[in-house]
Amino acid sequence: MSRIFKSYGFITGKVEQLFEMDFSKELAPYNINVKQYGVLIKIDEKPNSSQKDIAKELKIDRTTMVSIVDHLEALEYLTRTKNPQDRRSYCLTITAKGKQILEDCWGALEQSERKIISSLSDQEARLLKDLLIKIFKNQEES
Amino acid sequence: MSRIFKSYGFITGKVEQLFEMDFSKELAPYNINVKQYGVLIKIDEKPNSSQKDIAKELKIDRTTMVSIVDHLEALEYLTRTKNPQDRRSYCLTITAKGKQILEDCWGALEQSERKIISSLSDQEARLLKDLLIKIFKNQEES
DNA sequence: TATTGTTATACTCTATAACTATA
DNA sequence: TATAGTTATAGAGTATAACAATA
Repeated sequence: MSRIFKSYGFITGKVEQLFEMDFSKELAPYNINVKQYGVLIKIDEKPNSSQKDIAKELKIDRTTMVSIVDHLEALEYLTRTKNPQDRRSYCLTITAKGKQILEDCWGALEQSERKIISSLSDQEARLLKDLLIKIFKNQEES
Repeated sequence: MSRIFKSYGFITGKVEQLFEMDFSKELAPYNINVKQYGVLIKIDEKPNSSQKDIAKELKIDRTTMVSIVDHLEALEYLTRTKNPQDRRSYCLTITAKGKQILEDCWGALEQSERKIISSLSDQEARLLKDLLIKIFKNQEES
């Protein structure tokens, strides 16, 4: 067996590619990519966040954030309103249209992921996610 | 808990980022990135492969392959020699210097990955890798 | 006519630095 | 003086199309 499969990094990258490629196709009709969808999720969960708040949480550069929010605003998936408490920043809010897209895409995401992990039992799938979350949470702490 | 962590794709991407970022730092002194290191591994395992062979296996575009091999050749990590059986293609071969770098970096990779997965038990780590390989192998077949 | 490798080119993604408006 | 957001710009990384050499 190739060394490629002895490395956690390489195999994780390959599997990530599978998820990313399939879900990207699902998102294409909505004119957004996976990163932009991630931002939409966060804005839905934390309404009135600023661009900086979202950028920090998702580890996106604040200049990159501008074009992402521009794009989602142009599609009318979110609105920018000046924060009255601090007029330097915006309050980002998801629109009804954005909320609809969010839910539609979530269904597509679940379907896409079920397809990718179809070779795993329910127990194995749950275990996989738990292990990945354990790794991620561990480094968030440190 | 955020929807981000309910998605296999997002959490796999986050963990992949951890592996990638850490190993990239280890590779920097050798002047190569993770993708280029992957190519070096393949050339070591299948000497005399053509650029197309490697490109196909690692799902890299053949035009992208040119610059990767240019780079590794400039560093004297591999050699290009015309294939006598088919002079359109090259036989790619790792050099002694390339082999040395390969092994040095492999040690660095193992150390880097042990650090990232330090919150898992040996059994959990083995299980994680098995599950990821199972997903990848499954789609390779289809 | 098809294939391997190459080049030119363009497009996306991202990051750095300098700017503006607000604090 | 510092911060949120913006713009201009440049650097990766990647993909498409046209080309040369060889089959």
